[in-house]
Amino acid sequence: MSNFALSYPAINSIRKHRRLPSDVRIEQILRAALVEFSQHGFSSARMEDIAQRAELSKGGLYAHFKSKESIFEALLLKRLTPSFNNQQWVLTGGESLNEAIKSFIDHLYGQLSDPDVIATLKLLLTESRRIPHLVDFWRREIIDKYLAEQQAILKAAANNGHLRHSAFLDDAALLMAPALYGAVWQMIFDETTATATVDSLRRAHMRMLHELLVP
Amino acid sequence: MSNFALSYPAINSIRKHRRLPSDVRIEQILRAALVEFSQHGFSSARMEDIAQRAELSKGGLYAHFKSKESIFEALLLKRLTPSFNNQQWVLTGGESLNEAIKSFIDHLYGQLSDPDVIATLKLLLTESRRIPHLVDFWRREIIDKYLAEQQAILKAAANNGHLRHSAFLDDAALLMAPALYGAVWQMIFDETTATATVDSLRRAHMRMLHELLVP
Amino acid sequence: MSNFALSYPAINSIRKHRRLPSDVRIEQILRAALVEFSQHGFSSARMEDIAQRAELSKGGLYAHFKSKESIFEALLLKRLTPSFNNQQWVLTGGESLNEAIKSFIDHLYGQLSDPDVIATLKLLLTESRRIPHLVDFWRREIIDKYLAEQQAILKAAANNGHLRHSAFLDDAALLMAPALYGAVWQMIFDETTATATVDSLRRAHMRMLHELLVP
Amino acid sequence: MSNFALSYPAINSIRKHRRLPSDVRIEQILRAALVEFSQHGFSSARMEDIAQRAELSKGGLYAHFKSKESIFEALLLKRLTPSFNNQQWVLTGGESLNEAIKSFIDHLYGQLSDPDVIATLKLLLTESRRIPHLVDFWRREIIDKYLAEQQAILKAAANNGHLRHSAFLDDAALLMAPALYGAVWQMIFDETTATATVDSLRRAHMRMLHELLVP
DNA sequence: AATGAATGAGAGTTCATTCAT
DNA sequence: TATGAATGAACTCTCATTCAT
Repeated sequence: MSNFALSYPAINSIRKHRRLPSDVRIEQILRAALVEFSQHGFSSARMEDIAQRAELSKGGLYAHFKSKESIFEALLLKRLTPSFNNQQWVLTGGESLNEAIKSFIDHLYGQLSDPDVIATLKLLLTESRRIPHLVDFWRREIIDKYLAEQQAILKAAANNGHLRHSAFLDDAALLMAPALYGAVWQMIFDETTATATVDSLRRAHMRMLHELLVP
Repeated sequence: MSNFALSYPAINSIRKHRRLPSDVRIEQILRAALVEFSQHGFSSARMEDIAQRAELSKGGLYAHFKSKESIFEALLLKRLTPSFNNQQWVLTGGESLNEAIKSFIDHLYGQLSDPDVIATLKLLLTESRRIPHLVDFWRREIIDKYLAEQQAILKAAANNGHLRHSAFLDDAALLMAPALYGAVWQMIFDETTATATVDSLRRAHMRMLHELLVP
Repeated sequence: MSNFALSYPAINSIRKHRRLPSDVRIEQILRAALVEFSQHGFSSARMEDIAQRAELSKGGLYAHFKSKESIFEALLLKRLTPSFNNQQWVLTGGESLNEAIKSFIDHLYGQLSDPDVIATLKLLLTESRRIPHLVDFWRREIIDKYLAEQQAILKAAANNGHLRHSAFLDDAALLMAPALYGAVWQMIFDETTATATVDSLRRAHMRMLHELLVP
Repeated sequence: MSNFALSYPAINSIRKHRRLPSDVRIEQILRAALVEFSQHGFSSARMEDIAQRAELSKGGLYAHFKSKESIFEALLLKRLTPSFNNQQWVLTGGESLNEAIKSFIDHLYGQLSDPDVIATLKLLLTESRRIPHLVDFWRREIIDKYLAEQQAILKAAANNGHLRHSAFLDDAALLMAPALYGAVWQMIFDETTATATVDSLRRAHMRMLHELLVP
């Protein structure tokens, strides 16, 4: 079981008390929590399982979080706050529209293929009632601002004649709707099925943007 | 709750043994279950609450279903099987494209405003792991067939010159993606917020279809 | 199941209300109860199963017995009262000791091979606490009297020189102890195992009686 | 119930979390389980009562056993495995037959007066269906071996002329049958009644062994 | 900071019994 | 009499949380 032969200070291998820096533990716990919560939902997820996945004992969780609920909040706070604004789709004068569309699609579907993003989105759907303040914050500060920004960029570009005055200018959500469709598919279906759907969608999505955006 | 105004013999309201035909009770139970399951998720939903909502004792549920799980399955079996194919969007030669688009959008967003549809969809997202056989059936027999049918209709119409050869011909899911976006919004946000988003989306969605479909 | 094919009015086969004379029903129920009780014990036996075995509905039982307990009592009352005294081992002057011993053993082990007797005995062991009055009655009126009678017969025969003054004269229970041993084996072990033990026991038992009884 | 007189530090009696080493608790639980199971049978015994008797909360049981069934199995495994072979009746050349018989009877009826042995035996009768593997093991490894050993000893002694070639040589079970009869009586009847029967039986039993064994 | 035995408040389920039909 | 839907109490088991170590 333990490999005494290899590790010199053999005592270390035995002790169960593995004391870690708090922030490292918290990171471990939240990672574990994301998996368990998104796999089973908030109330079906068991502290026992989260603990095990974080390589900790059940009681040990309570040294870092005061309750299951507080783990959940910390998790969504972390994952909802700094995500989408990493890099956005910006039309600069220099690059061609084709390249811009491609980079947008790449970015969008790149997010989609990140299991953590899907998992977070699923939690949001399932458990949004549990964290209304966070959901509200997320919508106002992240989503709405992102969409408004997108819309402004699109309108400016359209006014400059770089792209057509299309329906996308009315509601930038249209731009991303197919990608969300793909995300939903990934939540519901197994990987093979979902991947096929997403691939087809991605190609059609790109073609649609071309049709609607080229001036 | 009890409607004294309608039912004359008030004595009925008092007696505890309210015996109902099995199929009526089953209907009641499933109606109650849809509300409770979609509101709290499978495992947080309590048999006690389902029973109360179905005006029954907790134990009484077990005269009709052998377990919580079996209620869940019966519910999704019922709601997944005969739903979407009620009436679909068909382009007949006679009607104009404008009217066809309008009727499609009306139908799509009409479904969206039905809380039962949203509730079912939410359950599907949340708990699909619980009923893989049903989910599989639903995708193959309902969704895929519907999409294929749509695509065939669109292609025929395009070949006849009634509409443009657009990206929609590549993947009919594009047609409905914005509506699903709206559905997801309804699952996450409160009614006021969601309604505003959906309304905006609906108008932009219709305009988008026009732009992409008129020949 | 029912053999209506033979009786003319075929409509009878359909109706569920099969009204039977009360005593026949009671007989059916007690027969079913003996099986279920001795197989699962009093509290694990289910009214549902007793009813089914008696070809009756659960509620129907209550037309004949007011409770589970009362079925149990009726069952043991019936089976404890008139049983053992059917025919006993009596040494008449005419028959030889060998024949008497053989007939005794045959009778004893004949009872043992009756599953109903084993079942009743098992119930007695398991659930005697539930029916102290019956158990008491059974011991005083059936068992003690039978043993006393046996002892009297043995003593008389010994005094007449027909058999030896053995330990059996001190306690007639010794006579039957090996058979009870066999009965216990039948309660605990499967049929094959028990039968082998009982057969061996029976032969040794008979030989023992010869050794101890022949003058 | 609580023994203030004996345990000095009364504070111990108050605190709720009385943490014990796992093996001690398991011992306590099994002791409690034997009482409850043999008193009420497996299915009538309540986890609540077992817990209370083991001075533990209901849920606490599940830290040590995963189910009621597993407590039952552990109990019978423990009680069936190492019991009978403590000390057996061995005829050595040195001691007289009278002394050997006396020590055998003492040992046999000594076991009989141990309530735990009676309780286990009762459980075996009542619930043997629940643990066929254990019952099978017990018969093959404990009972059959013990009987075979007894028989071998008897035969050797008979060949040496130390005792008579009696029916006991055919089946050593005959030796113990009256004691089992006594055990059965203790299961069925109240203590006073049973004790009287057992005492009588014991004397007759000893006399019977003398009659059959002295060469 | 960490463990895991222990608690206690439910949860789902079973089932003897009742009662409208 | 008979049925089976319905009740309600009791049961086993689960699990977030606490606490002695």
